[in-house]
Parts: sequence; C-alpha cells; structure tokens
Amino acid sequence: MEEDSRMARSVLDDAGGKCLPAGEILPEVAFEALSDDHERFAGLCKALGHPVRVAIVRLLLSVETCVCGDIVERLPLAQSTVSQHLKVLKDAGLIEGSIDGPRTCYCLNREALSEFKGLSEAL
Amino acid sequence: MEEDSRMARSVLDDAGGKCLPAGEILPEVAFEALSDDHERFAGLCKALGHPVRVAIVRLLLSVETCVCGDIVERLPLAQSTVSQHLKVLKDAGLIEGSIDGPRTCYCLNREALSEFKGLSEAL
DNA sequence: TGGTTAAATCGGCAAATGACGATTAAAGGA
DNA sequence: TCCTTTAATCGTCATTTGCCGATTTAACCA
Repeated sequence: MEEDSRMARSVLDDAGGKCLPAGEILPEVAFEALSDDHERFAGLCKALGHPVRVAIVRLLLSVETCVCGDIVERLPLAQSTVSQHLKVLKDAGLIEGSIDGPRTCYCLNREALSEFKGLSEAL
Repeated sequence: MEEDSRMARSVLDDAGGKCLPAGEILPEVAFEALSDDHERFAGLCKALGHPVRVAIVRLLLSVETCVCGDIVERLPLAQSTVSQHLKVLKDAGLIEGSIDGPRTCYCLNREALSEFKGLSEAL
C-alpha cells in the first residue's frame, strides 16, 4: 500500500534527533498486533493491576503460605471482596488454593511468577 | 487487638505440612495492606493489562520511536481507540509523546520501564 | 489566509470491574 | 446428627473500561 511513504517519513523524521528511528525501516517481522503472548502477559498484568491484589501477592511472598481468613483480616475489605480478588489471582494462575479442613490455604505459584518476571524483564 | 489469637492459629495450622507458614509468626512488619508502593506497581500493571497496550510497548521497544499514525496502521482499531490506549500508557508514565509537526512521536520511558522491571523482579 | 493532515477529545453505548451484604456449601467438633 | 466456622458464590449497584464515529485542535503547506 502506502508503506513506502510511511517508511520514508519515518526515516526522514530525524528532526533534531528527538524522533529518530532505530533502524532504516520499521521491522514488520518483530511486531505482531495480535499474539497469544501479548494476551498472556496482559492477563498477568491485569491480575496484578489492583493494589489489593499486589498486597495479597506480596503478603504471600513474605509468609510462604496463608489461610484465606488471615488475608481477610489484614485488608479493610469484606470477606466476599477479598475472595473475589483471590479468585482473580487464581484464575490468572498466580496463586493456588488448597483446601485445608474448613479453610483454604493460599500460596504463590512460583512458575507463573517466574513467567511474569521473564516477560517483564524482556521489556 | 486479637492478634495473639490469629497468630497462634497460624502457628498451629501446620496440619500435615501442606499448609505450613514459613516463620513462627506472620511478619506484620513486612506487610502493609495499603501502601503507595502497591498503588504504583498496580498502576503500572494495570496500564499493561491490555494486549493492545502490551503490543504498543513492544512495538516501541523494537523501533525505539514511532509516530502515532504508524501505530494506528498496525493495529486493527480505530484511531481514537489507539489514542486512548496511548493516553493510558502515557498517564502511567510508561511512554512519552513529543509533538513533531502535525504528528506526535511516541517513545518508551526507560526509567518507568526500569521501575516496573524492578518491582516485578522483587516478586 | 485557507485547506489539509494528524492526533486528541467528546459523546454514547455495552461490557467488565469492584464493592457490598446475603446466601450457600463444605468440613470439623460437640 | 446438629451446630459452628470458613470461604465461595450470588445478586445488586455504581463506576470504569473499551470501543466507535464525530468533532475539535494543532500545525504545516500552498
């Protein structure tokens, strides 16, 4: 289509060095508008995209494992709300819950956490 | 308050080793339910919590700098929608836009990206 | 100055999110 | 077996998000 004009403009755009492209052309091959990887990384980020959920993950990081009730006690939120947040984290694969009698015991999923770190580091 | 009862239960919770806390007590000092740091990290995650925005960040990563129109062309979305996503990323501080004639030139904010990576790595 | 192009903003709409109290389900203990 | 405790789920509501087309704003060019 009109790619040539766009590419030409990108190259020419070097006005004072403040808008300089790295290469000669835009690397089409390195960019896909839609990819599963974007979805996955965005999904993990979205799950962490709420301060309460960050707090929960950091809490689990510091205590290794924790019963749901303990988490609820430490947050200024209703039990049902905390449960929802836990579900979001679990659905994203970031935490795991195991039934322990009448309680549920949550812990981090280290693999998912590593995956997230790896994807972040690649930015 | 009733911390003693809660802490006591946490210690006792070691039923079969599958729900074992890492330390003797839950480390109160290491956890704050509400903190600016949680807000900040969650804010960055939230901004990256959409596949299109991940795609934009990765594109900018690969081309160093890019005019808004180029980004629009590569995404199957209306110009206004892409502009909204760019605004989200800009508000989070992850990208910067500089006016270049009639165009706007976007690039990554490397400092914010480093901040995000650092916070991620700490998980 | 007038016209053209690029990008931000507006208005509207459907869907998702986050919060809550109430209810249900599951498991242990009296 | 019944009762209590724990946590998930349900129903509701207000707010936010994501998308679009239309409009406005801004800057260059003729």
